[in-house]
Amino acid sequence: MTNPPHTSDEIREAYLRFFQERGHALLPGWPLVPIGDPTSLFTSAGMQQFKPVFMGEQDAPGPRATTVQRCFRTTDIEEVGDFSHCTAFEMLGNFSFGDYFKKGAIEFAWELLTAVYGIPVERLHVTIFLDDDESHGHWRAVGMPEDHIHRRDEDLNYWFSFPKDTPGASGPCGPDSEIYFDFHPDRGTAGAALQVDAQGNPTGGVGYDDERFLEIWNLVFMQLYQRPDGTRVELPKQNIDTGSGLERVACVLQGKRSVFETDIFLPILTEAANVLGYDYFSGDLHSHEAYVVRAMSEHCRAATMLIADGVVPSNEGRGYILRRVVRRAIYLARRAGVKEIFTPRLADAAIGKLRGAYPHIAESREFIARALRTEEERFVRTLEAGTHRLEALLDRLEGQAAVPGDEAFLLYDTFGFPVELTREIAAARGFTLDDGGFEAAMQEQRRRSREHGQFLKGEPSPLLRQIGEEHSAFVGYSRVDADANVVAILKDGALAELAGTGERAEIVLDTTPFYPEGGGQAGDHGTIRTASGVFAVEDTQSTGGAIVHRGRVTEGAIRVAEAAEALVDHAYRTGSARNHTGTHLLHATLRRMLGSHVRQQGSLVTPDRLRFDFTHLEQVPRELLNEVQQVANAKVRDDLEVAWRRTSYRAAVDGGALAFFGDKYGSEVRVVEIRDTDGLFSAELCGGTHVHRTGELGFVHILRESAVAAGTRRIEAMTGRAAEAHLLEQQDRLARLAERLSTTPADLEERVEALQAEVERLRRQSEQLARLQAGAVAEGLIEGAASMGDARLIVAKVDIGSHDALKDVADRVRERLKPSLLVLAAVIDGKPAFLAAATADLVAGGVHAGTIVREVAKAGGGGGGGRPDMAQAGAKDTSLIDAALAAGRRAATEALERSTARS
RNA sequence: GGGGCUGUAGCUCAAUCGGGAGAGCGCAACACUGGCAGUGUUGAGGUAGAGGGUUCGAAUCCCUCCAGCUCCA
Repeated sequence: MTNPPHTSDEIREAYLRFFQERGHALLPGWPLVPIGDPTSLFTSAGMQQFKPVFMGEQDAPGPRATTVQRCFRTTDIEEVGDFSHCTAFEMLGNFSFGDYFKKGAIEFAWELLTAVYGIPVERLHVTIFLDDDESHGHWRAVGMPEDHIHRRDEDLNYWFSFPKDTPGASGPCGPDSEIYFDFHPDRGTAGAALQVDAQGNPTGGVGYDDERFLEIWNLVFMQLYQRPDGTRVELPKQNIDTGSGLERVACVLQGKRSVFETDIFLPILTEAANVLGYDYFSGDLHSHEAYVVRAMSEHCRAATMLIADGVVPSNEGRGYILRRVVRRAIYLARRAGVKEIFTPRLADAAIGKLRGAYPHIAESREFIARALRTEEERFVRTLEAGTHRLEALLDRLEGQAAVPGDEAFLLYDTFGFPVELTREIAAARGFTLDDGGFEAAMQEQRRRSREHGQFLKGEPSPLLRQIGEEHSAFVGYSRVDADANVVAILKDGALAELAGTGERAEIVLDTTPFYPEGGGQAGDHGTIRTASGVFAVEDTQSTGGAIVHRGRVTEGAIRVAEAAEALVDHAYRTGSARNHTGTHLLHATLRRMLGSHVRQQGSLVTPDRLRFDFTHLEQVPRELLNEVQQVANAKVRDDLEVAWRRTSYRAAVDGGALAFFGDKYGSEVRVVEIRDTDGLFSAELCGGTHVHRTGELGFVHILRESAVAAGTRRIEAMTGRAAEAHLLEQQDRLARLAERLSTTPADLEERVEALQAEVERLRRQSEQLARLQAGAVAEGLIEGAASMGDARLIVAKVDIGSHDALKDVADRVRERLKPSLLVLAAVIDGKPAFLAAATADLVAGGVHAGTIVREVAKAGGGGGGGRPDMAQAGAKDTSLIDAALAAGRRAATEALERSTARS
């Protein structure tokens, strides 16, 4: 026996070589974002890429395969920080597709563990499913002692490809066998047997004692198929799927107690300990600080891997999960006293270890650091703002016992403030937290979201199933017309024999050139003609194997089984094609100019315009956008060939083609490539229709760039005739504007600046005039002021131009005459305006300008109000001004009398 | 996909009921002190994110858009 592998790199290498030598094809792992599987957010197991094979939807890549697959799961995120749980990990796997089964899988595992890894037999235990005598026999045959083989129930040793508690669910399933490493063989085999409590729930033994027994390999035997009625039959092709966690194997082979002490985590852990200022290795490994160091390390490593695979922290979907992972690390670190930004540092440490096996991670180093820094800064701001808000809330609640649940929920829901932190800060000030209220608010939020949540598209219509699968052949890549037969007609969702003039219907043809909506491209428009009628196609959709043409019968009638001529609207198709190719050009150009982190997140292609969302952290400056447009148009002028071919998914991706993760791809994919003199300019997996040469685009014009979510930007653009029309319109508008301003388009900006300066000058001038006028008016009022007791009372209609000037008049009078009370009226902009004002001493004596002005407004047919020292009112009818002033005089006199009476 | 929140001086944020746009920090000038730190005085700085509506009157209420924050799915 050669030396057993020790480092994680050696273990990876040894595993893959072992299975390659035994006829397994070495296949590359998938990214953490699964391809062609919109139902799962992340690659969570080694078998992810083989799911369609195991489900019988796709051919196997060969009889045997082996992979190392990076995986991500959040099911145990709250546990991360202990000795074994991780969100991101590497899964070593060997797979058999109808080739070897239980015997082979067990023999391989045994040989690798004992002969290559050199693990002593007495430290290995296995579990098997209750009645799986077959596996038992194979384990005994290779040499596993009887008391090291344990039978366990479904909860541990049975695998389902479907949710097993859903009635009517069906799919492959089968028993599995798990292999465990025993940290304490000295404690004997008695402790390995199953232990249960009074209720019969397992409490110990292999499989239920994480402290002593570490699961290092799971062998899944896909043996049976469960029918919707619950009965199980033998699968015609029985498969093997195994998974062995690299981190755990490393832990065992390096003689460590936790995955964090292996070479995989050591550099990250050291860095995290530095950040925290905690001496990890001399300290207590069970301390809270040690826990935080481990959590920081794990989460930063997981985030590094996710970002490298195209996920960006955001407020929804995958990005949101990533955010939660990153924020958990930051939260724990901050609470433990960390003050600085640390996630980019830990990411760097993680990259150092990952770069060997995953060069693409090292390539994204800068982007990862930027994304993490941005997210950390954002979260720190969120924490600060939330703390501030919570302190204010606690001040308000002073004297009460508990923080209401809805207040805590508001902090959490709207301001992203962790509820544990709310609890902690509140407790420090003697408050408890109303958990029930918080939980109720949370439930309500969940309910609302689910209610409005939409289901994934692509459910085959039961009606279409009746007419059989696979009935529409798409021939639209090379042609826009085709001879076909009408296979089915649907009216109001029901099958029909005939659709008459004016009726809306959906038509299925056996062959069609109509492109169904997909990959962001809108479904084709056009006409379907038969001997007896004409059908106008207004939309084309793909549903469960059929291509459905939606529209209306415009002439005669369409019948099932008729021969038909299908003709796509040429202008519609070429418009879509131009914009789709334009999308690829922009995507490739953006990746060149902004960086390879740019990835398509979604797109919309119609004949008129294109819309394209992509991952990018900040707004794209106007100048850069212009450059992007220039580069894209240079490629248009070069009139490059747009080539497409069919190939296997793997060959395409290996050749550098970009896959759009959200889409579903079959075993065979279509690659659209654009080459320039430097080589491949753009390559994407794409089912859409394209032009043949970039020159057909004519011109690409970017309309705008905007934000759709944190970390996601959107570009809208046009090509061809639409772009030309848009630019012509702009040009006309400029010309019209120039004409109106008696200048040329070139001098427009200068002219507008001059105009703005002129407006500003006039504004200031008019203000000055208004001040002069106010001064004069005030002088007149002061001279004519009547006395009433100690105070002066002024009731007058004045000639003034603005509300501000009217206030100014009142201020000047109040300044000069104390005490005084004013009721003024003026006509401003053709409408009556009123004002009442009192000096401070009168206000102190009980005079309220607001109540006076209300009386004035009532008599003047309007409304008003204000503060005790100054109030305003307005109305619409100028003929009532005198009556209003009279009312004002009465109210003011009364107020003064009352005020003097009191004083 | 469904909610919630924010946008006011260079920055951080106020303004009770719709009624005269503010504070602190920063900035500029000046003064005190031998110099610095500091203190004081004075001042500049605002299309209130943009647009529309309601109203006599909108930072404040309503709608649309833009920029951003945040939770749920």
